Amino acid sequence: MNEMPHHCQGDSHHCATQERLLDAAEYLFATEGIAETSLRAITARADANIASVNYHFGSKEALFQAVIARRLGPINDERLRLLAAAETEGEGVPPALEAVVEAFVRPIIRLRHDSTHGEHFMRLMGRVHAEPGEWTLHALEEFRESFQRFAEVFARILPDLSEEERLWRMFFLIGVTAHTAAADFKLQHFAGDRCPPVDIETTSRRIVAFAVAGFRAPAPSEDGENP
Amino acid sequence: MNEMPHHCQGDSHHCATQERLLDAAEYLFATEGIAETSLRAITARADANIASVNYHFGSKEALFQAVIARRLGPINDERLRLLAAAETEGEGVPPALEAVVEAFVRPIIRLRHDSTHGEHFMRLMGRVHAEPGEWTLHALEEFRESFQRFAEVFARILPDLSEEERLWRMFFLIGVTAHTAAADFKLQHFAGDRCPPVDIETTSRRIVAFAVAGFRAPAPSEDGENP
DNA sequence: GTTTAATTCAAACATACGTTTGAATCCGTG
DNA sequence: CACGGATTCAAACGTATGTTTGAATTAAAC
Repeated sequence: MNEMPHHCQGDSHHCATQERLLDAAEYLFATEGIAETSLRAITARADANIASVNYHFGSKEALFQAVIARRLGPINDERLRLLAAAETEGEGVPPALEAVVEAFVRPIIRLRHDSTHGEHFMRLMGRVHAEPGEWTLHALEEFRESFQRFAEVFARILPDLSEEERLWRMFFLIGVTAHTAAADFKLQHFAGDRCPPVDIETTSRRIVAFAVAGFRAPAPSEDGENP
Repeated sequence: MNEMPHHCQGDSHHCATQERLLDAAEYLFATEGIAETSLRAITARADANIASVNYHFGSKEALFQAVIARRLGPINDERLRLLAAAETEGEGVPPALEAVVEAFVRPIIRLRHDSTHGEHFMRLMGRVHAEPGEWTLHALEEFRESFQRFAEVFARILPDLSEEERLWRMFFLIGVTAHTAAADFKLQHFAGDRCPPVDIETTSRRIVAFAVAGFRAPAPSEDGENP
């Protein structure tokens, strides 16, 4: 619908303003919600003019896609890098399930360490996975190819599982990861003071342990059990 | 801020209009999003006047809370009923882990069978778990007590796990369930045609198998492994 | 049949939204 | 310094939102 904004788009030039807008949007989208966040709140937080979003990105949706694309690309790259590393570990033999699951989980969980704003993006990604709507589906397009790659490797590691079962368990892994990324603060809320805050390394290991065991579970029987 | 609407609230009288509003809101909140759904869209779908929401419920938030409360109560009741049944199965001995996990998963998954609109509520609940904001936190308040009950039972079944680890794995179970409820259509999107649609019984059994194995996983070690 | 309360309705309320505009300002280049 | 493109800015645009109002309509009680 919209022609390109007045200047180039899709490049990697980062005006300071563009990056401040991305950071502010990332934070607000994650903590307040996507639809709940107004361009005025974003530009106020970024110390920018209300018109700057449409000037630099073209629209609110384009800004949202830029927020996702800025970090999802590197995350998928590192996922595939860790996956390749796990595959070449033992020559010929399939990689360890633990290593593959960890290759999937660690890059997004690790964000909290590397970047000041990584924590916010993590929560945003969890939200994107749980929301419907064309925005979020389009934002996850890049994630599809890495999903395919992981699916191939899981197929080699777990050949006894039906393909359907394997895909569902990958979906469950995504669910655990996304839910943890998006809503781990709610565990505090439910558990009260019995669950102290923990670092990311511990959380990552917990997810991996849980999911690896889930992958190794015997396939559920096909027959019902109700009386 | 607001005084009560002109007539009683909190009662269980169901004018036909009230129920049509709840159904329409449930469907639209689930499929379009909560903030994304306008009162005009709701009232249009319910063949009601735009003012009817504020007349019958007082505000959009009150309508949202009513949508949740209408089904979350019965769901939690059935969860606790199934949990009690699993506990009294064997006299004295702790109940089977499978039965407890199933007591948690089945009531919400089963909604698709019982009610015409259950499927929409299921997706809405998945969303509620993943979103921040005071609306959703308040909506899950009733869920807290059943969480506590389940936590006690899990503590008896899995005494070797630290309490922290147990709570995290309960959180992972919630994550798998909520993510499946909210976004199982995305599996189709990622997996393409390789993952045909399945019935709820099968999905429920898959979640239980995955999560039960996750609960039984050995606790992850405390030391890091990076070079 | 009249009276009274409950409900519906069209219309307007004030506010907030994403977007656009056109002039002002910045800033590197000739 | 002067030029020109890039960027910022205050202001307004049109539309959509949640909510309120007061009259019209329905339904029940006397």
